Amino acid sequence: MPEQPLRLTRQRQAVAEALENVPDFRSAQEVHEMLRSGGSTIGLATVYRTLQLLADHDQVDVIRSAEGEASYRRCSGSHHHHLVCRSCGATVEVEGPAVERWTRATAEEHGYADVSHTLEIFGVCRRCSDH
Amino acid sequence: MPEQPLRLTRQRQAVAEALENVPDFRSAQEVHEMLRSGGSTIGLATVYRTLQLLADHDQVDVIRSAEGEASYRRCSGSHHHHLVCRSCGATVEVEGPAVERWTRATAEEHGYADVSHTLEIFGVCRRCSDH
DNA sequence: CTTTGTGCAAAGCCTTTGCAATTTT
DNA sequence: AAAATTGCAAAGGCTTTGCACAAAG
Repeated sequence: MPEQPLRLTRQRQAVAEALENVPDFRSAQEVHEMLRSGGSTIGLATVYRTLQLLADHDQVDVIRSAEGEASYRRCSGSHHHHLVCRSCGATVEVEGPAVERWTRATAEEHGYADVSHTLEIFGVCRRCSDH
Repeated sequence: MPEQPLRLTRQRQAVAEALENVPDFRSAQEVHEMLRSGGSTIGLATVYRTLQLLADHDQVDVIRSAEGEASYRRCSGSHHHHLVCRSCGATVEVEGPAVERWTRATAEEHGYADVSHTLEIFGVCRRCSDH
């Protein structure tokens, strides 16, 4: 089945661009606020719909905070994980071939197929440790 | 400061017991339903409050589904991760000293202190693969 | 011109909270 | 009796949806 055409709209460009301009995770509501502050008249629902769309197409990473709020971040394309500062939110992308191998092997050992995984690392970054 | 006394009530016992009797994750609403089915008259709010309490005391593990719903599971105490079947939810606890070491090392390399992490592995279990 | 996308407001869900009644200690 | 806990219903917060209008191809 051919996938339906995706129209390039002002709003979609704006959302994608907003994420391009920040290094860390932003919630839908934050993205909305960023855009409105910048003069856009984009609706909150559109932001939600666009972010979801971007996530479906692997254009952004998604994480869920412990409070249940989803946050989005532009991603480099390759598979990686995030090291997030608990205090200020500063994020570093990290890769770990060893972890990839280990998760796959462990899953298959237990008879699980079609393996995927999520891994987030939390800590306090140097700047925040130093007060 | 001495921590305030926790009273052992019928409801709290019921919630803890409910989780003892299942091997995988259950949401607050599911636990509530389980208990009501069993004849309990426990309120939904109490289930939420108790589950939160158990989580605060590290008596249960918590995960957030991609949809944002929190689920709870009795935990063995030692640090471990979960291998979850995407199809039926069957869960296996797995341990991986290598991963523990890797996450800590990676975080510290980047100057992050007080490191913790979350790792969930997803796949399709044998039973589900075999239709 | 047809199809897809947008905005708004309403509706949905999961979760939390206020408060009077109840249960523990 | 004092203090903690419960139940219910109301309120909250994030996210999704219905629908008429606007925009894209």
